[in-house]
Amino acid sequence: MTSPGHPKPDPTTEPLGFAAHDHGHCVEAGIAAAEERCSEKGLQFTPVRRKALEILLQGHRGLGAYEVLDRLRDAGFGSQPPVAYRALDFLVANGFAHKIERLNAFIACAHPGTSHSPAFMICRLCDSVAEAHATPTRGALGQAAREAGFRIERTVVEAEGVCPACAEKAEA
Amino acid sequence: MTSPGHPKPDPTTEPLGFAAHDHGHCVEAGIAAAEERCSEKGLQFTPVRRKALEILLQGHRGLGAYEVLDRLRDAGFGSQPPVAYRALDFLVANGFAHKIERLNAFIACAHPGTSHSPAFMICRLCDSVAEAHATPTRGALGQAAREAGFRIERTVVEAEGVCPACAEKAEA
DNA sequence: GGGCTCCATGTGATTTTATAACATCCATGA
DNA sequence: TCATGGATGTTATAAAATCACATGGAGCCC
Repeated sequence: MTSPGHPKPDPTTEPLGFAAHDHGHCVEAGIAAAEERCSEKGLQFTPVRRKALEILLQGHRGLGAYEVLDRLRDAGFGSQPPVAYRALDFLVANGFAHKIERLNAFIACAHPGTSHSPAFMICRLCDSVAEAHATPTRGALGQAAREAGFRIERTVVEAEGVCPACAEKAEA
Repeated sequence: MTSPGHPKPDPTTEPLGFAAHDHGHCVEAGIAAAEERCSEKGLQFTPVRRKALEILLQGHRGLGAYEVLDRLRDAGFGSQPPVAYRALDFLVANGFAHKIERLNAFIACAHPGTSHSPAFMICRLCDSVAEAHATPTRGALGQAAREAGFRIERTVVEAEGVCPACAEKAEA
């Protein structure tokens, strides 16, 4: 439920992450979306994988593989790195999560179900992360790729800077 | 010297890396540019730093810090990781090299002397890397940042795919 | 020159991130 | 029944990055 008085943002463009929102809802919604998509595509949404996604959705920021591993162990799963990496690989491969290269961290996808090129805004002060859409084939990179004859398959687009909340604190 | 018969590309837009070019020249030019810039800005272009840049310029692809370290050791410098990381940090901080997050690798800057946001095209088949210019404030990311009130300080833009040479080989 | 500071370098040790290699378990189906 | 493939678990190791501390030289002030 969106609290009254807030304009309802367009969920396909709003960069989740810097705005207050119903967190319990986004966990549920994320899990539900993954569940549906897995059954559609014949993928096994197993307990470790589900738990890993839940952990990412709860965290709502970039989580290191070893942080995820700790929480998986707490939940009774295996305690060795491959446990976390395999679950995360599955989530990333199927679009339920993304890896943030700049942070060596993982984050739940904010727009699950839609095929997209993610772009991230990373606050260097509070470590919050917002996901937006990139349009790799447009813009300077796309043009350079066309001119060079380079076929783009995947893009990493990450902006580091200061989020609105931290900027406000800083200037106070 | 550009060999005759080649059209002279515009050095500010041409994505170096996928085209044949005078390699000896680009090493010399890179070193010379760094030298000049360092003396302008009062930076110490020390032997390790120079050698590290030379190694990157020679490699002309993403080189891991430990590859650079090996070659620094061969050249008579220290053999512990900080030796390489410190030299690379210096080069990156001053715009003589970039880090490619996706590869955990470093590459000499193809457009030294000009302040810019680099964008990379990374061939997943032959590991070659070309550098182009990104225009982070334009495009979808810039728009999302403005809407969210996010202040961008630095961007990571990396495209993974297939370079022209490998695409040609593959379809043969 | 003596002493001071700053910066760069060197080294040993450790932390963080990621993968390799192999065993076990279980659902599916010939 | 018993192969098969996918998922999970464990041990071990590799790869990437940083910490902490010692040394050494260039410049400067006295």
